[in-house]
Amino acid sequence: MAEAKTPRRASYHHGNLRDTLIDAAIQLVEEGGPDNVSVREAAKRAGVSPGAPFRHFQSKTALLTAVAEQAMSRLTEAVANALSEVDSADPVVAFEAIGQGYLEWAIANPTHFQIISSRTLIDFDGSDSLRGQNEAIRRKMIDLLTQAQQQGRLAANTDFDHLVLAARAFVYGLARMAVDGHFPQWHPSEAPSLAVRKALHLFISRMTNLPESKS
Amino acid sequence: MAEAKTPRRASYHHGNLRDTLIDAAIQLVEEGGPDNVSVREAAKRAGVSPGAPFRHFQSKTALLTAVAEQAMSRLTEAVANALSEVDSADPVVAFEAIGQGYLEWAIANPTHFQIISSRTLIDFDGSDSLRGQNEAIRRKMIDLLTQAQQQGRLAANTDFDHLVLAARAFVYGLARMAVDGHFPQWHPSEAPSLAVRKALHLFISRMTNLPESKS
DNA sequence: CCGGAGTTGTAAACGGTGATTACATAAATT
DNA sequence: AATTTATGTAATCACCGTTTACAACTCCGG
Repeated sequence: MAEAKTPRRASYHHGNLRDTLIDAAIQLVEEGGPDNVSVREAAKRAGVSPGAPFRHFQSKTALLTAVAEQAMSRLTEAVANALSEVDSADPVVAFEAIGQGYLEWAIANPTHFQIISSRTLIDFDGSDSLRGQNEAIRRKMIDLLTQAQQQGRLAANTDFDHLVLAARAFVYGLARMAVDGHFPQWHPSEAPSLAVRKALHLFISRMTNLPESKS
Repeated sequence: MAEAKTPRRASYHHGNLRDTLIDAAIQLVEEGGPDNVSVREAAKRAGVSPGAPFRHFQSKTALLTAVAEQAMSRLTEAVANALSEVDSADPVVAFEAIGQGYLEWAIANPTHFQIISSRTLIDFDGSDSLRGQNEAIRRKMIDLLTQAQQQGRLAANTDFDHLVLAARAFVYGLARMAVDGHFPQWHPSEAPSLAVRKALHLFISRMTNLPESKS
């Protein structure tokens, strides 16, 4: 029994340390939130010395940014799924679907959502992936609202840009309330996710008109 | 010149270390956000040894909670001022005023707002002051919406609780967007604070009806 | 197939952090 | 005045992100 401690790798080189570190960081995030992540602990779990991670990530921020990129991909996927599952030509219905998909994912993955939306833990502006995916979701949302406007579903005097801002703020606010723990005790009988769904519906129904009936 | 370094105090005891530490922490928050605060640096600025703060605060969290309590008082004051400056019996107008006061303060004091709304930096639930003031603002808001409802300013089929949730989420979302830096480049010509004001007005005008004309 | 060059790991260290402990001193109380 | 209590210091602990000098492996041109 010369080797009591499990040698996590046979050779001097790890082989796939970068991905292993990201996985370890993800695990740490899920265990105790963003604050629970330390480069040293991630290194330990990867079976590697404390300095090794810095061969693959310039800083802790860079590591967390990689975690954020993965999380953002899952968010994008969740939103795309929500959109594909609602087969309606109605842009307002589609808009509600992506809002709901977004919120559902945020509530189901609060710690990851915290990382994604942080501008101090990660280098958002420095990641083409993050900016791109974020922009893609935002553009999709604007597309749908534009369609709604063209179909006369918005009140005539509605300033479009401020409506977009309002919609973003509303969804973001609900997500952050849930994630930040601002949902103390809602009605005992109603789950927060249901309340969020209803609030979203209320918002959208007040911001839009009923579809024009076809002649 | 036996005393080159300015002795910040004449006696062994500081006299008012607790408040001095809070002030130092506030200064650090304003200089570089919540992450810029360290107990040691606060102690250094108070002219005291690194261990001294722990005679007055059980933990760093406790120190930041004290900072949050002060900040929350200023927020409450700002909201109260906004409310008093609008002398209208219309509950919807009053509601918009407190929303605006809240948002204005958050945008003007982003780092303090970050601390107030965090549940990891501070012990929100453990502070009667924080919970009380938060509850007071929320109750005031609910009061105004209740009045609005009694005056028939809400659509008949509006679920009241979800309207409250929607309003909270909307205002909180705008505040956090600003504070978290999710306001990249708005229209070059329109300041974010103005955009926020307009979005708030849009939200409220869609959620409420025009006042009933008398007779 | 060999030998240098580049890659990726280690070990050790630096300065910083929150927090605790044993001890010293000033203030308050009896 | 004596003693208890409050409040400071000094030293120390464990942890952190990051850097540096060095060692081991991989890979590629001769």
